[in-house]
Amino acid sequence: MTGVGAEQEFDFDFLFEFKHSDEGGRGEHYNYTSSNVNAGLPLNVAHSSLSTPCHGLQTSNPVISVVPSTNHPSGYGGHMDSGASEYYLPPNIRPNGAPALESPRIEITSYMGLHHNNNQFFHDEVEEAIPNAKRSPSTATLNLPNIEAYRDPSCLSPASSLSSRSCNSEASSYESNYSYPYTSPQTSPWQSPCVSPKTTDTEEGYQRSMVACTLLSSPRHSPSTSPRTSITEENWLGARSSRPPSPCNKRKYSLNDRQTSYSPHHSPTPSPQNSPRVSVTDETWLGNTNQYTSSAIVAAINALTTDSTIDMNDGIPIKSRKTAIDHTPSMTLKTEPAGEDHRTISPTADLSPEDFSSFQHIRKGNFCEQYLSVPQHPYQWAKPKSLSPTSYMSPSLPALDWQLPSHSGPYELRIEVQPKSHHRAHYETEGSRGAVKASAGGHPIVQLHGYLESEPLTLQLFIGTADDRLLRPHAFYQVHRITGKTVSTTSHETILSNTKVLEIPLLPENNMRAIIDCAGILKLRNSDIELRKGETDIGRKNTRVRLVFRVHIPQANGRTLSLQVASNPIECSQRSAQELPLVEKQSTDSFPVTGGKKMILTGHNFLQDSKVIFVEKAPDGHHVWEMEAKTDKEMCKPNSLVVEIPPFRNQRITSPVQVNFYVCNGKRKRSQYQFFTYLPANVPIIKTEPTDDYEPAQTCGPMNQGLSPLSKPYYSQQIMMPPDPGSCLVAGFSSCQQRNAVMSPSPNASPKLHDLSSSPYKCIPNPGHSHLGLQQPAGGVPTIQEVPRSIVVHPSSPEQSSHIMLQPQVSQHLSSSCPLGYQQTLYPNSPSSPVPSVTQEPTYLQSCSPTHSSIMGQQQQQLPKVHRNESPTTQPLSLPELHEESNHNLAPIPVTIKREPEELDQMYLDDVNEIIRNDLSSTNVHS
DNA sequence: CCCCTGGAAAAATGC
DNA sequence: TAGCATTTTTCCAGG
Repeated sequence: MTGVGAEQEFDFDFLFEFKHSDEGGRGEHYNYTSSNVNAGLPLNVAHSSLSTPCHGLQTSNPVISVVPSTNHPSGYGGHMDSGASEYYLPPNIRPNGAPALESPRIEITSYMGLHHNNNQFFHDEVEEAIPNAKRSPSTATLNLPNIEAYRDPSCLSPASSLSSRSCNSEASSYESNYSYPYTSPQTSPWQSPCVSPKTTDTEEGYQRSMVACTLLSSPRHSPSTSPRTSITEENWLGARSSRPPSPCNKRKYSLNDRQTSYSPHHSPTPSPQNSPRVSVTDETWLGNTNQYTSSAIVAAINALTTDSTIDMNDGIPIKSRKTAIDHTPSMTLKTEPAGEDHRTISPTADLSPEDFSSFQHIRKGNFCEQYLSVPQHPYQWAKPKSLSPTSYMSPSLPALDWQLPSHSGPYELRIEVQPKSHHRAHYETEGSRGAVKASAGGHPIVQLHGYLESEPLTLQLFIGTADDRLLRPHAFYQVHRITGKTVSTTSHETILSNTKVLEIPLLPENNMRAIIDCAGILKLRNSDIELRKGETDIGRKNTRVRLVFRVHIPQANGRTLSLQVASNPIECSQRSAQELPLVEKQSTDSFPVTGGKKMILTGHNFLQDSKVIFVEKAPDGHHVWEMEAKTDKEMCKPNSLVVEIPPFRNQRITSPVQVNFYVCNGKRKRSQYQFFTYLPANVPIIKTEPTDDYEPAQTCGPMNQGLSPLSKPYYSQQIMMPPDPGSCLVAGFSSCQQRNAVMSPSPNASPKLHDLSSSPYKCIPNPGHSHLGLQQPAGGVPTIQEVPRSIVVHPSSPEQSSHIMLQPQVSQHLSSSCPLGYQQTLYPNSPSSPVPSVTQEPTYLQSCSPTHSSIMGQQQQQLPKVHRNESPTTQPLSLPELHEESNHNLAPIPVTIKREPEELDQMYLDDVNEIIRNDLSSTNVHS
């Protein structure tokens, strides 16, 4: 509760919280959100299922994507210029802005079902029939919902700051909507970040948001209380058993279990339930397009919304969740900030399903989210009201899942002091475990360089993923605001698209430097998040996060330049932190193929028995070469390990070859993959990057940042490579992707993260790119930065519109980062891109298919997969190249492109491949 | 009294 | 399906 201020009540629309007290006194809360308002939105439930099916479909269906968008950044996009929105509006989208829900997935039902239980609206019929507990939705899935399995994270958890509870942020696009209210305007860097809508836009956005807020505010209050409770409790109670089951992806459990109770825990902290990810997810699952689309859509919606909140309803997805806790005993619905309606208010209480529905609609309508299916809860979180002048969110900022560069022009956002590699996150049921600390003591420090204005800015902080996929808000973790005597930095929480965002002032008098001693990390229960409608990521073993910092710098031209930088990965699980070896640093990033040099690894949990395995992976992820390096056991210390670089299998390489290595303490105790580059025997060191594709990864360096910060080494390597735009371009992309793959901790290797959600290397090559553009850019290529509002916005916009939009986006992002290359390359791949390249389609498909979880990620993954697939079919390009080079060192093949992902999940791969094949067959033809 | 933590037991899941 | 191994989540207790 610390920080928060009040969590306030913000109940967001969907949430319904219940609380009942346990003996213990703790009240348990259940929050239900229905986020979804619309039946239309099927989101997720389907996801899982979708993915598969989708694939095939995907391509074709843009629609789907549209829907999803919810998450997205709609905010940004949304706000963005209205104009933009126009552009983007996907066909699907309804006039209102609401997406056309076409989404194929029926799954929706499930949600509905869920909702029902919850009260939700959806199916009246159903609900009626069913009391609460169980209704089974038509679909199996349906059941779940009720259960609440989902709890919304949004719930507030008392614990942390209010904000936390509020969680529902919508990080992505949406957020803006909500958040705005809080923030103070002036400062606002927000204005329009990337997107930056013009002032006007912004303003609009603002207004909207404001409006919404107002609306919301009122509504919330009341309604909830009573009704909900009853409902909720009953329902839930019945079902639940002790814990909510966690579904890993929706696990097998049927709803029942889940429903069970999720949690009564009162978790103090609010969880952002809404899965931060949601955004991602939603989007994601839609497919690539979605992503864009979603954002775009969102944006559009937002625009629309402003005016017409109501309309939205249609589109809005429905989903209910229960949140667990809210502090308040009363169960209120939480409305979104935006305006929920009065109606909304009441709903809580009783809940006739219908009512709920209406509520939802209403509420949803306001926000973009509505559109998004996923979003559901968005509002749950209470919004903090913080006031910090500094922050006020502007409507148009880029969605949290967009990739942004860390530097642009004279500006550079840099993490001067990295956080410790381990930080045990706290559950809602626990008290805070304090702020994230720096490894050397103290706290992380972030500074914006190159900013000479006198106007303070706002630094945003949210918890992002640390897997190989594109950086995006982490669905299972939320930033937790820490306040107290020991905290010197003021902060304010807001929720964007289900993602809690901490806003910290960056003051000129402090040299635009901020000590991050106010940020803790909240862990949301896997079961709660996985049940979310659009969530595709799996929580199990997905315990690494990164602190993601963003700053939005107003430009003279009215635009806003948005920069983003992500910290090194932070292991958040107690067990993992205690047992898994972790490499924080390596004394050498590259060495001639002859090997023999001693390399010192610094990190944690090294044992005398620790083994260091060097691995060369083929694009498809399989290991081409594995070699156990010799370690000096006598020199081994818990925090350092000395290994002798083994000779590379091919002593004749002509260009650098990037490989990976990891530390293994036993069967399932492996570190993330680290990167290492073998240099041609005679070559001095240097990295330039020659090889193109092959090494692309390296080249991409910059890109990576965003992606996998983890391996510093990598970075360094990468860094080595000049980020030439040009060079980066294609190669970069691909490389990046590859890298990602590579860098990524290895899915395989470190199964944990990877396995689960992360997908292996999903680098989404091209298609992804577009996405990437969004996301990737983040790390990588700073260049761009500016996200011109319009442009940026667009990106977010739904994919569908996608192509067009994407390109722009891509171009910018990418371009900025790697201008040429990307564009060219990307385009091809990217859905948007005209290029027929196989990839593209696949991309779409992929995106759709896989889990939404992280759409991006998926996409990425998919892409890679695709590539692979493609490669087989289409070409030898990457594969050959890779093989050759890697294997033989032979001259690299000229081609480029595709790089892949190494390790995709095979599952995915298979699926993807099939899809791709199908597509390819067609695509190939084109090409 | 509250916040942080470190440890662990208990509960879930995965194999 | 039973049983064991892993992970996750909830509890406890001390500073």
